[in-house]
Amino acid sequence: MENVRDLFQIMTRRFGFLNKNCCTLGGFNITLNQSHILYEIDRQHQPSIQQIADTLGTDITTFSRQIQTMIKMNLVKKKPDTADRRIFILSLTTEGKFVATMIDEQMKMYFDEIFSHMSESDKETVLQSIQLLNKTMATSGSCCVPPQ
Amino acid sequence: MENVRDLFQIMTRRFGFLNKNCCTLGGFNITLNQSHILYEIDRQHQPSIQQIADTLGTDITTFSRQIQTMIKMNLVKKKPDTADRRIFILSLTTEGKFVATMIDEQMKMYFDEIFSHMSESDKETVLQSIQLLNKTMATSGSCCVPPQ
DNA sequence: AATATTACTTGCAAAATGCAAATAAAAGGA
DNA sequence: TCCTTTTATTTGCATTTTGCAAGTAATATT
Repeated sequence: MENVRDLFQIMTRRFGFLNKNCCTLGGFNITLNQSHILYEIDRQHQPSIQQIADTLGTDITTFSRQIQTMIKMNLVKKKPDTADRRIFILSLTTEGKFVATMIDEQMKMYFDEIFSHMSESDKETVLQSIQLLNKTMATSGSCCVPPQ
Repeated sequence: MENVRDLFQIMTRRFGFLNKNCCTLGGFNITLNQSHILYEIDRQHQPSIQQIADTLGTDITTFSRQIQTMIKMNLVKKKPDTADRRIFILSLTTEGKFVATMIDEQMKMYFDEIFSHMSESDKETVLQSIQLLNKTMATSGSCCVPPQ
C-alpha cells in the first residue's frame, strides 16, 4: 500500500484533469476556475458573492473581479439582496445554467466510464468511502478549510 | 447518497485546502503550485523539466519559468543530462528537500487526525477504495489526463 | 448619533500565463 | 554523410490574474 498522501495526491490530480477537460469541451471556453464558480453558484441556495468566495477560498477582491468577468460573459447574474442591500445574490443566466449542465453531464459520462471498469459492489464501496471521508473531514476541526 | 461529482468535488476541495495550509505553515512561504512541484521532483526518479511539466499538466514555457523562480529560491537544482544534452534533470536542494519533508510530515499529521475519527477497518476500506479508484482511472483511457 | 463592522469595489503594482519564435541537441532519412 | 525533422528548453511579449491598501455604502452596535 502506497502512503496516504500519495494516494490522495494522485487521485485529486486525476480528478483535476478530468475537471479541466470538461471546461474546454463542447465549444464553450471557460477556465477551470470559472467551472468551479458555475458549479458552486448552481449548487448553493441564493448565494452571495462573499459566500462563494469563502467556499472556494478565493480572496474577495479577486473573486469580485472574477464575477465581473463572468457577468460580461453572460454566464452569471447578480442582484442586490432585498433585505440587506450590501449583499449581492448570485445566480446563473440561462447560458450559464446551460454550460453548467453540459459540464455536469460530461463529468457524469466520465464517471460512468470509470466505474464501468468496476464491479457494482466495488463502486458502492468506493462511493461510500468517499462519503465517509467527506463526513469525517467536515467534523475534523481546522484541517480542511481555507487558510485563515 | 449524493451524486458522484458532488462527492469528488467536495473531497478534492478539502484536500486542496489541506495542501494549501501546508505551504504557509512553519515559516516557509511557498505557493500551492510550488508545493506540488517539490512533491513531484521528490517523488520521481531523475525527472526532466518536461516530465514534471507533463505530470502537472502545466504549459512547458510557464513551467520553465516556475523552475527558474524555484532555483533562485534555492529549492531546486537542474543539471544537464549526461546522455542527452537537451535535457535538464531536476532535483531538490538540501533546503528544498527540507521544505518538502516538512510539508510531508504536516500532511501526515493532518491525515492521522482525520483517520483518528474512523475505525481501523473503515480507514482500511477508504484507503483501498482510493487505491482501486486510482488504478481504475489509470487504465481508463483518456478521461483523467491533462488536456491534449 | 457616533462608531464599528460587513459586503463589495477599485487602484495599483507585481506575478503568472501561454502563444510565437528562437536555440541547441538528437534522431531519422536519403 | 548531409539535410530534414523532432525534441527539450528558453525568451519576447502581450494579456490575465492576483492581492494588498484604500475606498464606498449599508447594516449593526454602543
